[in-house]
Amino acid sequence: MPNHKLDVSEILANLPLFRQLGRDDIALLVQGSREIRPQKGEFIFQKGDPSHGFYAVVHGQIKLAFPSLQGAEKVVAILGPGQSFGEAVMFMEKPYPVFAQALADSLLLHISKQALFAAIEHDNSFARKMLAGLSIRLHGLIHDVEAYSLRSGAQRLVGYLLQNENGKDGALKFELPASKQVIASRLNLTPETFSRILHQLAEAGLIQVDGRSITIPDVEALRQYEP
Amino acid sequence: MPNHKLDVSEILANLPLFRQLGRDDIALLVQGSREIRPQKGEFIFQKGDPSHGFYAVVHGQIKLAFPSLQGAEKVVAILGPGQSFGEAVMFMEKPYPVFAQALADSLLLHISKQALFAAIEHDNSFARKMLAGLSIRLHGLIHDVEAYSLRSGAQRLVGYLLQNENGKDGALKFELPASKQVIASRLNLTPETFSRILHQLAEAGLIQVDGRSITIPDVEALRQYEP
DNA sequence: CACTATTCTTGACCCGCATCAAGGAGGGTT
DNA sequence: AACCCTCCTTGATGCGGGTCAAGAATAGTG
Repeated sequence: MPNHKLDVSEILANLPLFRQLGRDDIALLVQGSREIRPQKGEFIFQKGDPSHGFYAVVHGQIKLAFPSLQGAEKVVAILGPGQSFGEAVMFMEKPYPVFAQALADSLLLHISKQALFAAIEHDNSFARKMLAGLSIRLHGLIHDVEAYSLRSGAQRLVGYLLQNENGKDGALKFELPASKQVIASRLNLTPETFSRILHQLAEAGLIQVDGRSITIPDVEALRQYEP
Repeated sequence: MPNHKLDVSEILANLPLFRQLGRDDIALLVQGSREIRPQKGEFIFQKGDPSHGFYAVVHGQIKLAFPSLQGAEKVVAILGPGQSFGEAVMFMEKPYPVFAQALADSLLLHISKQALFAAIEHDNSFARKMLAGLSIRLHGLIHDVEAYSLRSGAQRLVGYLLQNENGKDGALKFELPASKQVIASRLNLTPETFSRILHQLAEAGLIQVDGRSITIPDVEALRQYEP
């Protein structure tokens, strides 16, 4: 119920995608944006829904996935604060190829297609920024395709654990950002296989697992791993 | 050895990506373009090379793939006349995540990054066109990820055969656009498995195979197929 | 705190597809 | 025609990881 307009402007200005935009452009976007507060488990949109804009995560956590037949699903992405989704679909006539669901109570901003197109029209360096953003996403998908096609489950998991490693050399400790089932699906594994691989890595002394907390005593050693 | 300038302008203007561009924008692009005539088997660029522009296929056939360890490779895309590649990499600082190789003697145009950026600067509706282009590509990759994760080999192959079907209902006959090994890799299958699945489908009366020629007597029946 | 619901683990089993290993079948070339 | 080369097919075998089923651990909830 409180007025959040002030927040919105600041939040938008700090999104990676919008960081270099001028005040007036931000103002345009604020006009076209609205808040969405999905509860845990709530769907933001379903596969097949039409797109009217895109979303930015302010806080909480969202997953993108496609449904498979018997209730199973394949997670494509797990998104946190500062990340956005749904941009690509905006530029086509097609409906969403995935669905979006909140993994926790969240706060999203929805920015309307019109507002964004106006911003692009107004600031042509912004178009380049958007192109770069989409390109990075495309690059990520290429990486996924590569991983799915020619890496084993264990290799994908190791790759995933290692991407939290930001250039550090020695030990590393962090929390998994979501439930193990969700991460398993993200890596195209069943929860069972995921669990077994974690166990193997732990037995090999490459990691320690305590609930969602992962400790990597020797990053380099884990990087060498490859059966 | 003849001067092809006239051709280039016409060719560029007829690429899907550039179709709505004005004469002066096309002229800009022509300035920044050069011809490349790779022979069959020749590499256009390697995985890890830096990008200085992007490529359009005038005639011939190009495959994009990533190398795997023991000489095997995974084909990501098979491109023919009118299609382009390498756009996304241009907008990032990263090197090519895949390599490109000619499947036949080909003619490509290479359009420099500068020329394209100038065109974007000059015509801001063109930026939207590029965004749409990248979005479609992204959509295609999402589709691939979906197929790899939750479809069987046979389902992927059926899906592939059916995408040559342009809304027709009855029978359909066409040629595979590349060697069976290349298509197998595109579908994330070994040539052996590919061959076996074709055989199964033929035995089930759903298709007829004669070399690279495929006949689908009943498109609808094949679409129903799903083990 | 008991009580239920998830989430996670572990074991037994199985199946799709890769791998390894020989052949066919064209298709140029000389 | 005989040769070779690449592409494709066919069979035998094995492994990665999925599936099914049952507990264990953890987290919510009244």
